[in-house]
Amino acid sequence: MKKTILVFGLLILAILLLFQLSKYTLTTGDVSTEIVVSVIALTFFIIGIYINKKSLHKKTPDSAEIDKNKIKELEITAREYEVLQYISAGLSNKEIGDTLFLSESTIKTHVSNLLVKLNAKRRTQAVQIAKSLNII
Amino acid sequence: MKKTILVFGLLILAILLLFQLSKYTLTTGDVSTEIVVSVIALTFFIIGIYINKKSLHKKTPDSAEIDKNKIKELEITAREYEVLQYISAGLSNKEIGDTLFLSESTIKTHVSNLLVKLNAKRRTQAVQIAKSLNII
DNA sequence: ACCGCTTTGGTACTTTAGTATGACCCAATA
DNA sequence: TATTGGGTCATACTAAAGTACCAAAGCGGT
Repeated sequence: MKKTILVFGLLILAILLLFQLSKYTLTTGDVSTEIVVSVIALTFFIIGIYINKKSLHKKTPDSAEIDKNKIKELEITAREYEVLQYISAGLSNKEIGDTLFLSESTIKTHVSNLLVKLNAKRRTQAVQIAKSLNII
Repeated sequence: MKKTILVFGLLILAILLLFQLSKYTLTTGDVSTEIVVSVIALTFFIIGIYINKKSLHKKTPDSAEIDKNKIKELEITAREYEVLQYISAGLSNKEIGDTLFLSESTIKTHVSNLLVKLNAKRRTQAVQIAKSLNII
């Protein structure tokens, strides 16, 4: 926020300076009109791009980040979340157990708990729900 | 593509016109310098925003579109693709059968074929692979 | 030391998922 | 007309997935 104010302050200053400069050079005839116009054009062109980029970055919610609050809200534990990630990667319970050095039984327990907490009937549905909640 | 060329053509024309206009008005002194500079600034400001918006839309690969060529390449039929979508939505074979008015057996056949074509061992993995291939 | 919670693991069971195979229908096509 | 490919469905089977219930170990907080 403070940064934004600083940038905009400097920007306004620069613009004012440019205005005065253009007025001066044009009346004295030190520099050709084309160059002055070009400089002004280029400056505002760049400002336009900059402003646009900033505003676009703020309003795009498509690349949503992981909602850690939601995870806590659903009371999903660290282990369960870990298992959830492997499920979404398409691993079987056995494979998840192997990668985490746990028995398949343990994974089944975690999965069962996850399904309840995510209100899902199947692991595929759990993945879908988790994605819609931005927790994965 | 043709549209782009037309737009840019008009743009260049407008810019040249603006240059000449600014030169004329400034030498004759009909209009004040501030207004001319403002018009130029505004014009390029808008152009900057426009260009930036266009280029951003093209280079964002996050909201990747569905690669229909890939689907054909993998020889996934229309029905199979339909089933694939329901799988990713988290439905069971029975549920998919009900929504498409087909028997569970038929869905199983489609799923089996999909797994082979997507080189997956499980439906969860199929979803993962399909997403990485941008076909879903 | 005790409590609450997570983590881990097991058994026994039911339910889905997935495989293999074969069959029939239908439309496009060689 | 015979062939090919997609779609449908069935049976019989194996393999995962998921449920229910239990139990022990670990661990931070009071």
